[in-house]
Amino acid sequence: MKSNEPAPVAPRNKVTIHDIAEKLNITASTVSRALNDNPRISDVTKKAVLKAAKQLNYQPNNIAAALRNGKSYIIGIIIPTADRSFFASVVRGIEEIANKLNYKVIISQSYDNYDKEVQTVDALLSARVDGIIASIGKNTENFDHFKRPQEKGIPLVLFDRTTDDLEVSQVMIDDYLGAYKVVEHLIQQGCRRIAHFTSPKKVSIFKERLRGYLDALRDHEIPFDESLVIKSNLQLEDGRESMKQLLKLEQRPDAVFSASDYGAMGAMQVAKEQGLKVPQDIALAGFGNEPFTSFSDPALTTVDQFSLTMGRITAELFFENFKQSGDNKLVPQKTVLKPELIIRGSSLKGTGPKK
Amino acid sequence: MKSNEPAPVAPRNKVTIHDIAEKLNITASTVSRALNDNPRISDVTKKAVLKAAKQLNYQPNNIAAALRNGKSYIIGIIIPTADRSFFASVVRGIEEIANKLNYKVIISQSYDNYDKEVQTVDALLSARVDGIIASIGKNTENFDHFKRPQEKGIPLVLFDRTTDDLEVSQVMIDDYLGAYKVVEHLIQQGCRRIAHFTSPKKVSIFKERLRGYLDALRDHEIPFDESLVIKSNLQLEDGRESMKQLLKLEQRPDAVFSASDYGAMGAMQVAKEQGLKVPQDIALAGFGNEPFTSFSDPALTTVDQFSLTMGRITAELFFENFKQSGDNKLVPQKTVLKPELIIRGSSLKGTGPKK
DNA sequence: CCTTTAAGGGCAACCGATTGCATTTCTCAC
DNA sequence: GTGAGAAATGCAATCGGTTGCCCTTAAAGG
Repeated sequence: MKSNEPAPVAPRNKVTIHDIAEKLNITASTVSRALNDNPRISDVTKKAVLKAAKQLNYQPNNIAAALRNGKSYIIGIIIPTADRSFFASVVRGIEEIANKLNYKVIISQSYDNYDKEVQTVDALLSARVDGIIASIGKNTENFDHFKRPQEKGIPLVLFDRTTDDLEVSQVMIDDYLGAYKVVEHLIQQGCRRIAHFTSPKKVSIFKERLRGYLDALRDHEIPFDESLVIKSNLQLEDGRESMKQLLKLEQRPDAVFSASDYGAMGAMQVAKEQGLKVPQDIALAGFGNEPFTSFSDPALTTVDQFSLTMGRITAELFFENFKQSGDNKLVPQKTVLKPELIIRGSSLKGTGPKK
Repeated sequence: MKSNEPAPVAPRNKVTIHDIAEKLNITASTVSRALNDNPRISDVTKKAVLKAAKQLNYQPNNIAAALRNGKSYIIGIIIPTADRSFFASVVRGIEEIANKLNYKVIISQSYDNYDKEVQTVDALLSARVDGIIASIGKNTENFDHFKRPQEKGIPLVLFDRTTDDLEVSQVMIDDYLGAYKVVEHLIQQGCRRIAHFTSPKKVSIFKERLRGYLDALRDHEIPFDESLVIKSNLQLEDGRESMKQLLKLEQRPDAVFSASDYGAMGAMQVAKEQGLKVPQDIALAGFGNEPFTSFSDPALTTVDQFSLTMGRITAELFFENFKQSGDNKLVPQKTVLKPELIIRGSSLKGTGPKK
């Protein structure tokens, strides 16, 4: 039946404020104001508009509003990868705050790839986000692409993997302190030859962790042995290689502090494969408190970074700057969170005092 | 010096095609066409426009284009959480394909929360995404909110956690087959009392895994014992609890197949704590091939879901439907991928034939 | 009864890019 | 020299809301 209809064009759901206006015999401006709860519109009209909107199944076109307002109510997040509990949690924290303020969030991943990171910045900019929150990729050494948002008046805030080469607000944890605590703990457990896995990259977090390691050794009058510091990409496989390298040394280390949990996990695998007992023969500690660190046997001592909190704080800082933006040139703020040492089986020899 | 400048208004970088047009003494339409490489524009003009655009640091306003075209070139992804290697990888696969086609991707997380999921759908819709790719939250039992995109002509494709209550294309893996293979493998290893951790939720993936478990038992003439099937939320802690429950049984199981890797990991912890040897005393297997499954000791037997591939295929399916959308009502397609059994130490007793 | 004023809306420009339909300019052929 | 046609642009409407400013109406004040 009715096989000759005027073409079943997809019901292009084109309900606009004009349709509502027409239905009520008023103008679009009134509808717009009514929907935005503008005091110039009477309650009667507002109710009528709301009702009609519901009836027609009206869906506001934010793109039009964004065009007119110059605001999209979207903020872009750039992270190396979402596939890391740390970053995922930070995003969650940011989202929490942003949603409260009616902002949506676009997540994009740079995969620690410099080119992709540059592209991503441009992509977000061209998507007209209202601001960007980012954590810099491992391989990034030139930060010019992060200057572009600011040139355009798009606020930028960095977290965790930051740089001082840019004049932006940043939120990070005290990597130095975290590392210092780990090493001090290992020393208290009786370790004297403590190895360290670090990264060759120009990322401040790794430099800080190395610095914490060095200072802790120094403060406890333990001589520094360069052969115990191994640079790698800090992934599982790198940890394995690094550990193998360490075990070839004449004087084996009695502990390893890896600047990443993955590296520590690789070290644990190799240690066990070689018949070494953890922590008796060799104590291990990582950094980051990735969930899997509690799954291993023994569970891994590590440093918690309060990722959720970091996300929240980053977002709050962002929105603070955000309001300001325009008149007073906001002074970039640097927020540093205190990390927490999580002591688990991989470093607990039970000899030293459990501090 | 120069302390009395005309107010250092933020350089509102308002370069539009009109500015370019003015500079070159042509019109905006010509500039637009030149930028879009329209054949009606001469090469000379095109080059001039490109040059001027660069000089002025022109940045196209996609919002304006989106408004005009009715396309945002953004597709929304809804996942329960990005903090799971599986979902993160799928997203990566989707992104890969989408970026090739010049689409950007918005990720939003439902956190397995029904209300948040509903909100998210609306948020994406009002952000005017061109399409939605989603994986349904665990607690979702009503799917009406997923009908809205379709009503508006916004294509929707589901992956992994799907439902047949909706007429949409979906991509999933053969959970039944994966589970069947796992259980068959355990049987071949000599296990006879095989427990199963499943979820009480109405999510098809868990039902399918259960079905695979049951059928494998039946096909190998192993009697089904209801007390060996334990329902929980399948997280680490749940796995621990479930395992404790199992160990209280008069007839302990000699194997556990958990529908999630987390559950299996919890079981392993408890087993080891109770002095049981894995896999000698009890074999274990999970599902999902989360990265941490290779970190445990022994490493966990599990099922790989080809998440990256799933993402790519989902995106391809999406864009296929996408083109069609409008005229011919696209017939929803269902793509089922074959999973792969990953055999590791937690189930290898070395007795049965390594098939 | 006339004026003032506030309330409630309407008008129309605007945001920036896109595009169907002219219009202008050349080139070529007759 | 003139008309046909192609080539290269210009004009103006459009996408859907938003907003400054103007207009109408009616209650309030004198």
